[in-house]
Amino acid sequence: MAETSEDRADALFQALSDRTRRDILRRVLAGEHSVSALAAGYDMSFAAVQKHVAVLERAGLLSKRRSGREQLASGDVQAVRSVAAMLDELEDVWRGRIDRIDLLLAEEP
Amino acid sequence: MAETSEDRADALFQALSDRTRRDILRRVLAGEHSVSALAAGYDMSFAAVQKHVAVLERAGLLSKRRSGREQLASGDVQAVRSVAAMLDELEDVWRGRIDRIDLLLAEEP
DNA sequence: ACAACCTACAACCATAAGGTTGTAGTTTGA
DNA sequence: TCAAACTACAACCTTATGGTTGTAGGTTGT
Repeated sequence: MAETSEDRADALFQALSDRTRRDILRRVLAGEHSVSALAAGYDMSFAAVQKHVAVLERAGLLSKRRSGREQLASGDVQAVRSVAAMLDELEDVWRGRIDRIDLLLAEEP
Repeated sequence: MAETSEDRADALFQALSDRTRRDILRRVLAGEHSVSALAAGYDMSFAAVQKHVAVLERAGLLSKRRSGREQLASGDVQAVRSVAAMLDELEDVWRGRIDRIDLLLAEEP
């Protein structure tokens, strides 16, 4: 079960496809927050928020560090940038750059 | 049922969370393709591919135009850019710009 | 006219996703 | 020490998702 980049892309976009998770991500990008502090901001159970945090963590969009009995989550901006990079590649396809790269590669046997 | 920007974000990220759909999007960003031409490229039924195309269309990532009995799909690069813009906003949060904007807004009553 | 092609969509199935409640393990502060 | 706080996770329910097959409606070329 190789961890392909498509697997990673699946996880990243899927993690971002829920508005609660995007909101959590905004908060933890702005600064560290404990899971219960995050949970206080939403009209759902603690367990539900904890699951959302787990999804974001598995996708690599946030990481947690223990501080006493609290688990402090902070957002990983590099993961956000990696998603932006995937979109840039789509734009490149649109511009037809792939064709040019293929031509360049074909020129140097 | 107002069509909020969060609804739109949900649909966009969800549409992008499937690798087959990302691949279809790549193809239609590179150029127009009929639904059956797209379907020929995947190891699944025509109906399955047609559903993926419909998901991308509902999210606004591609549009179709009729040409005789064919339906030609082409990718919308602006929709891709709008997703990139959402990620840029997340990066802005990370840089703490929101706080500065709040300060500026607070300064002009 | 009509067979072949392209598309749309309904009905169905298995599994994943998002929510709930409940239980249990750590850590803290009095 | 021990109750309260913080977290993790299992079990369960409902709905969404991604796939299938089957049916039916336009278009085309002969």
